[in-house]
Amino acid sequence: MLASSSGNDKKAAEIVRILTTRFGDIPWWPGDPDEVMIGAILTQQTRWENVERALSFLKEEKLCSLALLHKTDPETIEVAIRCTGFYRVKTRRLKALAAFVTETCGGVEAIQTLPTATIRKGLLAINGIGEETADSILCYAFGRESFVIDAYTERIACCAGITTPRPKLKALFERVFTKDPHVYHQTHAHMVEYAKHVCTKKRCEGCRIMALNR
DNA sequence: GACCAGGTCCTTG
DNA sequence: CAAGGACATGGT
Repeated sequence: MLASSSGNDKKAAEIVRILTTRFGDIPWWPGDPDEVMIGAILTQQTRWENVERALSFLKEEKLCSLALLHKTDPETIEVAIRCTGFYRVKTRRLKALAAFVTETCGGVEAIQTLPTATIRKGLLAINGIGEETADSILCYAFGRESFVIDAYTERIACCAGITTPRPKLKALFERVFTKDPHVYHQTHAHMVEYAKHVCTKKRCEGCRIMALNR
């Protein structure tokens, strides 16, 4: 039990090393905290290109901030984000997030003074924000050391022979990371790139990531 | 036309 | 708890 856990740690560390060598530093999830938070909701089960279009519409309408969305009627938001699909539920979720940040926390500046665990708990209490969305916000909007586990991360881990269930994957990777937000940002970015361009099949058919040493 | 996309919640057995 | 369905548009 202890031995296999340590084996997974070594595999995880090796994945990070292999991907870093392969991709180096790549630009990933740009934008101010407001834009990242909005994008985190919009990207749920949705291609990023469609999210970018919706973000453009929101910017054109001068609505690309939670404080503004908080005061905007749902129908206006629905029109702007329609191209990301699930636009009714996503509008509801954006509204809930906007209320939490602006009212409960006192604004985007204020929420960033809170401890990571406090923010995470608050986000997860919002209907429509699960682990991935919460961690995306912590990692990419606020620069916190909170690793994002998504369908791609899970696939890569599977390809490497790590069968740890999703809830424990986060802790597993965070255990082997050096304490640096940059590592958290880039590792997730690398995994998405690798999954999109190399390990493209939903079912792991043996991309042999661990054989890609050097 | 079928199938999938950087999820999450709700309902059933 | 596992499995199945709903939410919806857009690209391949």
